[in-house]
Amino acid sequence: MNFKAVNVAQSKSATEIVFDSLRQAIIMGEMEDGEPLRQEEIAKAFNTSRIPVREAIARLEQLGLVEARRYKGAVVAAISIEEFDEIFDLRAVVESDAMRRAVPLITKASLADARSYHVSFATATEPEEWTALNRKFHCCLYEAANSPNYLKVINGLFDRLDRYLRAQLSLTDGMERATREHEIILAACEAGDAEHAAALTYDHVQDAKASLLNYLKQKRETS
Amino acid sequence: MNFKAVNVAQSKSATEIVFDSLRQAIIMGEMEDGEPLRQEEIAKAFNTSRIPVREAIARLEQLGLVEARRYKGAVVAAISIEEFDEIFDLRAVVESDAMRRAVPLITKASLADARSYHVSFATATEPEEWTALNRKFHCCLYEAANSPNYLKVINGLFDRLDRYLRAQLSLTDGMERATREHEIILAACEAGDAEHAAALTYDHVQDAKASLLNYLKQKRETS
DNA sequence: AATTTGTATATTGGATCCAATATAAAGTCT
DNA sequence: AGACTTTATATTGGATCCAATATACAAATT
Repeated sequence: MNFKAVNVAQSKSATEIVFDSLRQAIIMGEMEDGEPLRQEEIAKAFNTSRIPVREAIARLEQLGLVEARRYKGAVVAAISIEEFDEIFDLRAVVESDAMRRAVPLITKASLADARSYHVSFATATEPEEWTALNRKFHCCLYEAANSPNYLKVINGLFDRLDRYLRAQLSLTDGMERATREHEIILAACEAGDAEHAAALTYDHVQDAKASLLNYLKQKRETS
Repeated sequence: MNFKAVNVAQSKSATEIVFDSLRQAIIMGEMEDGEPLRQEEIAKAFNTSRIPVREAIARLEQLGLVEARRYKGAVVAAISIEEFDEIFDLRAVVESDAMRRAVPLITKASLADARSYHVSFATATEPEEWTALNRKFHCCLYEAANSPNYLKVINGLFDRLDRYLRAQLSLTDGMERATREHEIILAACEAGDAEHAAALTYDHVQDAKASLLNYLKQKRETS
């Protein structure tokens, strides 16, 4: 026997493929707020039937990435200014506690990974990479806490915010400030100072909030 | 014209009906951990086809209430001891911040509602009501914060925990302790002391964690 | 020209069917 | 009796179809 057997249950379902792809498109800002998700069109694009598309949309709706209206289909969910404010506060609270839990457990390997992501973030020139690297930097630190439910909430909130953050980072000095703050956070992690790392994480998220809200207000004033 | 027009878009889809019903059955402990969700059986029970059932299951999976396995169907998700520990910590952090945000904004009407739920909780004799009243008590306080994303996380965590909390409350002095703690939390809210209410909320959730984990350990030792 | 009515087309919600995978039961071999 | 093989049945994943609702466009009326 000269082949490698593969567990068929590991193959991705059509639903999962469509879900992953739509989620990514939303996160990357490739789909606009309010843009409809036409089931038939998506089904054709993926060469499948509408059933997996509907299941993918049901999942996206549960994540708050799309809003479905009975008989009218789903659209990419927009976020109000008030909601931004709230989501950042929630992020700050959950991420700082994730950090507090993680630091005592963090390994040299994770710190090395974080350092590597930090360097990549600092030198990245493609906006498409920024939010992915930002997420990788933060999450590889939090993962030391072995807290999947924290990570689920955190990643869910990143999913909601990424496309807006990327737009903002493109147009402000956000990258430089974030890089400096990441360096300080990482240093606190390396020093094993959980409380300091948690406080820095909280402040970092709140700085990002202030920056994004400022950007959105200016954007609104110029349009 | 002598009739009251109803917006057809307000009617519940089959998917939503099935989803609500399955979610409730899981929350209430009417379905056991590991119990399979048979699509055809559920479809027959609701007199619909499997399509809405599959969409409902996709949504439940996203909420962490069921786990689906490719080609093998979905089962009610169990929670490990480690995960309980984590979920309570996450609850404590998010709920205490929700409380901190809510107290400065809380209305007399909400306080009256909370007082009413508190009394109902204290006098309830049916286990089926306990967790529902507990949730109503807490959430009507948090709702003053106008923070739907906080509430979504909080309710999602309640959904995960309710069936275990109910079992525990039935067999321990948890109701008496919770009632006392609710009274103290409510008094802090009535006094407008946000920081104190937040700290009490955090401690209350951590007490509930200790109690549930203790119950589960004893339950495990006797089986 | 503006408004209303009628017709055509697009899209959603879900029923039914078929193929693929999993599980159970029956039959065969040791 | 236990292990293995074959057959039957259960269940899932998704394709196709049909009916209901929404939207767009054309025609008629004011």
